[in-house]
Amino acid sequence: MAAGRAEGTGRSGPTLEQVAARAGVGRGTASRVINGSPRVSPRARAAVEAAVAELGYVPHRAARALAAGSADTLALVVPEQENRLFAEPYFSEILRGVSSELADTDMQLLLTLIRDERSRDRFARYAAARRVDGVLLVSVHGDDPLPELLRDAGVPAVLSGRRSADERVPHVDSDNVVGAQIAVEHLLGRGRRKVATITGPPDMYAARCRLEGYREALRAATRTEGGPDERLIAQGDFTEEGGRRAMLRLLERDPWVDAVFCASDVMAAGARLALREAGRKVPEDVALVGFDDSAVARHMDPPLTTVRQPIEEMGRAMVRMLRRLMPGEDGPPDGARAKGRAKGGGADAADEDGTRLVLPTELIRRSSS
Amino acid sequence: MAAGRAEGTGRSGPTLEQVAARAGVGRGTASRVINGSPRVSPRARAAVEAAVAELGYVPHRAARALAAGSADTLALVVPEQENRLFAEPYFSEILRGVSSELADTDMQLLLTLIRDERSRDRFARYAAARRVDGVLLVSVHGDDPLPELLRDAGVPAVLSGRRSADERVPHVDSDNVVGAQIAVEHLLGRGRRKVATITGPPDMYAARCRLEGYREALRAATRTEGGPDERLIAQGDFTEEGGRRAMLRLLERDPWVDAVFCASDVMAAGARLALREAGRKVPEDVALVGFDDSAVARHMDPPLTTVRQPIEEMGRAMVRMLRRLMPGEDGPPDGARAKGRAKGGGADAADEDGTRLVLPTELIRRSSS
DNA sequence: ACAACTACTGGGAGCGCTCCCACAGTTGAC
DNA sequence: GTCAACTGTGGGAGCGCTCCCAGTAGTTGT
Repeated sequence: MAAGRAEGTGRSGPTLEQVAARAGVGRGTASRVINGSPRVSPRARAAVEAAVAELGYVPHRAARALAAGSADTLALVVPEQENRLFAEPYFSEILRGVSSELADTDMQLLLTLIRDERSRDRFARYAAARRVDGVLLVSVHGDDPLPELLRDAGVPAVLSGRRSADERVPHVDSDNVVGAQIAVEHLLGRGRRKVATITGPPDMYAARCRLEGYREALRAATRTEGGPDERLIAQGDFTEEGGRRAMLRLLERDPWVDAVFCASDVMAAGARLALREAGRKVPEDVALVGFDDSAVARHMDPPLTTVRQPIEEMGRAMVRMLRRLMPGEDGPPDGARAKGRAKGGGADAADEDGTRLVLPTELIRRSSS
Repeated sequence: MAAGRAEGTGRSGPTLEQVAARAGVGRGTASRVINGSPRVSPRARAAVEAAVAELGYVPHRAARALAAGSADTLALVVPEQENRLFAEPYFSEILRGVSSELADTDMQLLLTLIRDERSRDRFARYAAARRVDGVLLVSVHGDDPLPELLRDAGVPAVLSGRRSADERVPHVDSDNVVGAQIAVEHLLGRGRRKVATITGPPDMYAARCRLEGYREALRAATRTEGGPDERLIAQGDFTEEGGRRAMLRLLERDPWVDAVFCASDVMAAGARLALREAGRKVPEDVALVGFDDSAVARHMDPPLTTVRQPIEEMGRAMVRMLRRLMPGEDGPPDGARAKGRAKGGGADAADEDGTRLVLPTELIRRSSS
């Protein structure tokens, strides 16, 4: 009681040493219990566990990290450039997934917003100095050097989404192609004959995938050679205004359009505006389907049918993948090294080394179609 | 080059010791330079700075935290219960503010989602064990014991929003009363005569404030004794459906309602639905104003006039306040201890000890009013 | 019986830093 | 000339942990 320095940063909780003393064991044994090592006698384990409970012991992260040489920390890196993305549920949901997957792990989640080159380089240096054990990169642009910087530095990283079909960096993505496909099939199934699409910017891989899904669905349905009518494809830019203008163009090219698949909900909102201006009713005259299942979709009039990505699950999967990539943690049994075990062609398509994962998307039916 | 152990957690960056050696000074001096202590000769400072640059030295956080006894970390705590909130821009914007304010600081941001009692207690223990230097609490409910737990443990904490008028825990809030007031004044200024309101749940302080602002504005305008007509006040619950039903009730009570101030955008969206069902046009028959400036507001038809809170700035302010509350950091000059310096009654109302801050709100005019 | 294991255990070393004490070197007052 | 009061400086101690190496029992084999 008489020890403490006068003031300063209040004394922290009990130490491992104290726990060990109380349990009547050595520091080493206490440490082993805390870390779940199997080579501890049940007696010692029980004693330590009791002591931990009584003292309310919480391991000191910094000390642990310092001693173990690992940072015990994952970084979630978000480029801030487009705050549009930040506002969408996308980020929040990724975060929720990540956070919930981490809850059991008791690793820390370090959040980093990259707002310019300076902060990016700073982070790259920070990561290279092994101040984090792994990095989750959210919505990286095609020209962002960060993934490669991290790879060269040997820091494990996982992307949300791919930058191209043959993305080399480990990633978790959702199935944009199939998502678009089911959306268009849904429209066709409702008897629509002239299904148009408003695409995203072609330099974004996800946008290309959604276009491909659209084409695929039409090709399968029409069976006629030549595939879909190219005049029914209008390019947008994932903004509302872009969606509006694209819709106007479509109406101009072919007034008989009776359905539109938009590569994002926001563009669908824009398209809806254009349709209203043109006096077309949704869904009577023109059925509308979006992509993302964002807040906009639920609040549109009429509520928008859309394609949902399992974003939260993507966040979880990213963490799991990252942990598998981190040295030391060797995830589940880890059978599939040289085995090449026959993969069941399930819904989740992961390649052999579990470093590419594409999760299924889902159609949310509302009254716009 | 020949050093490193075969594998393992890759050697991390250069250490202070190496920097010191390279600069030809002692470890202590190097440390002093890194930490900006003034008691270093210019010569030594220059040498160390050069060495840092050459070696690309990045201080090891864990080591620093361990040695200094501080965690070098702030926790942002978010109750997950209502994932509605999580989806709103609110959280994202707070986060952006916090993050940008922290960018210079190089403290870590630790993100914690509280999903149940277990995780809350775990966090409380964690914080009590001084594993964080301070806590930012986002949207705490009135009955959440966390603020008090932290206070008793002596962990500095700052709330976003108050739980009551005499909130004792340091907080940053936005001016809900004045926000509501300007919204209603705006409606009155547009010539509306029967301005109704849809309130939030009365057990939420922010909802009560918005109602008070509504009353205040009407009282000032009507000048007639008795103040606003109580029949024009309908209670909602911050949900869309609640807003819709409240609007129906209002129309029933008084069909001549020509304006509605809704205590949230989402409820305004519900009200808009009800108005459409009732064949009322917005804004011709009924003008609508919301609160929050959420995504819903921008995408409503017509786009919703609403009250914006400076959420990002609130996040920044929370960090600043928290840092002032942390021992060791004594923020800016800190003049106002016993001085009682005359406060300019500016827009930002901070009390003497800088532990309560209420930021101004702003009306965003769109075509719904 | 003794060696050769295996199953646990205690505690030293050391992670990279900050804190702080001791010790120059310099100045100024007496 | 002495003594104090500085300003810089180096480096020991130690933060709370994990790693790992000896060590002690207990078990089996020959």
